[in-house]
Amino acid sequence: MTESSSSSYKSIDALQKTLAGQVFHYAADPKKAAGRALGTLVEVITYYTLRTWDLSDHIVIERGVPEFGNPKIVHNVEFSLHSVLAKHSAKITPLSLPITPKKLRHSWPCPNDCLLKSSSIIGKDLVKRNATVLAEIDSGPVVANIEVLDKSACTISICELTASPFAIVECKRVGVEEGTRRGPQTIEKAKQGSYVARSVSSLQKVRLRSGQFQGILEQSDGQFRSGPYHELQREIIDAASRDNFPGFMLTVSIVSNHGNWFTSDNQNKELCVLAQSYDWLLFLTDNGLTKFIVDLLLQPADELKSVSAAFHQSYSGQRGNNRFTKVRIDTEADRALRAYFTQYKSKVETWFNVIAPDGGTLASLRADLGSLAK
DNA sequence: GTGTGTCACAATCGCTTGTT
DNA sequence: AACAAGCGATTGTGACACAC
Repeated sequence: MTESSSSSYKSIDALQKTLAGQVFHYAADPKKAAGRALGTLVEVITYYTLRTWDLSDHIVIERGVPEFGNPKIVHNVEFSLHSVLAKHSAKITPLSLPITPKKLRHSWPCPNDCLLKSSSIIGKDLVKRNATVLAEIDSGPVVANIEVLDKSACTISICELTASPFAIVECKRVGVEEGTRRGPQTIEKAKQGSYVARSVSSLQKVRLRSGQFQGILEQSDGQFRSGPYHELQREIIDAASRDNFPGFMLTVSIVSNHGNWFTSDNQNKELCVLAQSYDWLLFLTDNGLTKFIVDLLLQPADELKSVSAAFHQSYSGQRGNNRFTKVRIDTEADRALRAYFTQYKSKVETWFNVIAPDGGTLASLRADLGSLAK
């Protein structure tokens, strides 16, 4: 982890161009392909950060979350975090690949009429699937994660999760157009994210004449609880049990730089919209994203070569072979990434700036997610 | 007129998922 | 394993407002 290695790139845009030339030369539009991949990297960084926060049992990826009180409309979110209703462990030995939901059928109380999903947990190509949904049962999704894998055996954790998550996490990235100094207009994207953030939780936000937010919560008897939004939210997070607050959700968004979010002292409209809609808005800095790309993909140390290899194999010009996404990841690359994120945990946390709430820190976000997970 | 910035929408690409 | 559909992210374009 040397500082000099990443400082040779002046901006994330310069790095995107480097990737376009070195990796995505096969694409009709190399810069666009590089930008698309950077979006994937933001998701990967977010996923492994959540794992180092001991949340891996709770994660579901790209699941539809219904609007509060309006289940007809669902929104796919990058990551949703759910409480664990029951946890089981399965051991596959001797190891025979692929491992499918069918092979784990007897490792958890699977109902007889249960419809098992078809995606395998790990394939013959040694690409593993993070947070594989085995089935959707009445109580919610059942999710499998590989805990230990060696040549002879594989240990898998299986978690029955609540249908309703306690938090959602979204990732967004926007690039800078060629020949322009500022990024493209992202207000529509910001509005889309904002709409989702404000429609999924039972704790609703109402703007007061003063400009402050009031929190409103309908109780089981039909009466309303109301109070300053952050006070009510704090009370729910700190409560011994969430049973009294069904449908409550913490909303988190992680955005990466694009040159249009703010000037030195002035947030632009896009960022204001996001900051007031999500409970937490984190900014992945240029330095952070650059560090990840240089240290793990472009100039990897020996123990991280598998990460770089998986990345390059994924973008060879032939479709359908990606082994470097938040869902499908090369087994060795996954091992190396987890080790890296654990070893440099505090370093990685400096990659993020907290935009909202005022005075929030990554440590307090982690603590809140930890309380909600219980 | 020229230049600059704003905004919404279209085009393109790649990933995921479901089906055969 | 191969294929198609759906979707999200990035990039590109045209219309418009406004200042000089």
